Amino acid sequence: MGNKTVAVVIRDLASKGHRLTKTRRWMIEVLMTSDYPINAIELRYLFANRGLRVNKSTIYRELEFLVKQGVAREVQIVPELKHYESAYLEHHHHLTCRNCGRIEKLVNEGLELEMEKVERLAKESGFSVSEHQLEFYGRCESCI
Amino acid sequence: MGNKTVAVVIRDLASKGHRLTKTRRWMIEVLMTSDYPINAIELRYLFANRGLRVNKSTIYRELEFLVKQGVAREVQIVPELKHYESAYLEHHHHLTCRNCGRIEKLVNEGLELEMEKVERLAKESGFSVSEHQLEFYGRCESCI
DNA sequence: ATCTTTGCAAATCCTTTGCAAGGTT
DNA sequence: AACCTTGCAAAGGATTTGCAAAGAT
Repeated sequence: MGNKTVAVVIRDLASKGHRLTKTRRWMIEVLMTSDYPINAIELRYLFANRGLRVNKSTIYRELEFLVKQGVAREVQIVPELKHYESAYLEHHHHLTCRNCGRIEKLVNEGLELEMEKVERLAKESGFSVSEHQLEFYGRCESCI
Repeated sequence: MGNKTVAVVIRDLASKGHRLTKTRRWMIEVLMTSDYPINAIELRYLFANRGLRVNKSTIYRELEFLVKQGVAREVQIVPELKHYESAYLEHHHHLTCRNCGRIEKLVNEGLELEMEKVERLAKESGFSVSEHQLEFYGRCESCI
């Protein structure tokens, strides 16, 4: 889940002068404890299932806020909509099942080393890489 | 530009019974000769600048058609809209400038080898990877 | 002549925005 | 009380769809 707890993140936001609303706490909690990236629509369902009514504008605005605060991070899994995950997770990638949509986390050190190598090479040719986005797609165990 | 010429692709489509319209030829030509991935909106501008009036529905439908025919491929560069490139290009990735939007091609063999290694590993744990999507972001030479 | 492709207009879907009301400090 | 956040409704922007007209073989 990363190196910061929900409580600490909330306290840090408060100390920066941000208001701690129910929705803000919920969103931080869900994002930081989820095992996979979530999108705005899933978030609304999650909240609704818990009996929490949150307007969609609020969801989108809060996601934007959390990204700006360095709490959440945007992940491009599918082109149709944006997914978000905790920004405190160790660097990783995902395996997304094209059949059922399940998203698994993938951590691989060799890949990271190779990526850094490529980024150094890019730098030498004049391009300064700030981040990368790598996603794998295919079929998960349950979908053969 | 890949291992097939525009003429051959067009001939192959014809031999499969598909009609060869002016728009279809243009789109294939543009996609196959472009140095970087293009999106539907840029395509319309490109056509308009050449004095070619093409309806947006046609652009979207034709892109879908070309992907289905294995001529074009979808690339997720930014979450806002879809980019497309020739499907006949050698396997590669992109460096996208966050400042000016310029997209450069990046070919790196070491990276591919590492990627294959990861995909074999995934397979062992039950996930069968069919493709991956890797994009680098940062600042290009002209944008410091 | 037949069957595919196009244009047009309207519809969809995710996301954003303006503004007044409500909540937090 | 000050001002950040929310809800609501409407707007935006990319993409899709139904249908009749136009075009390719």
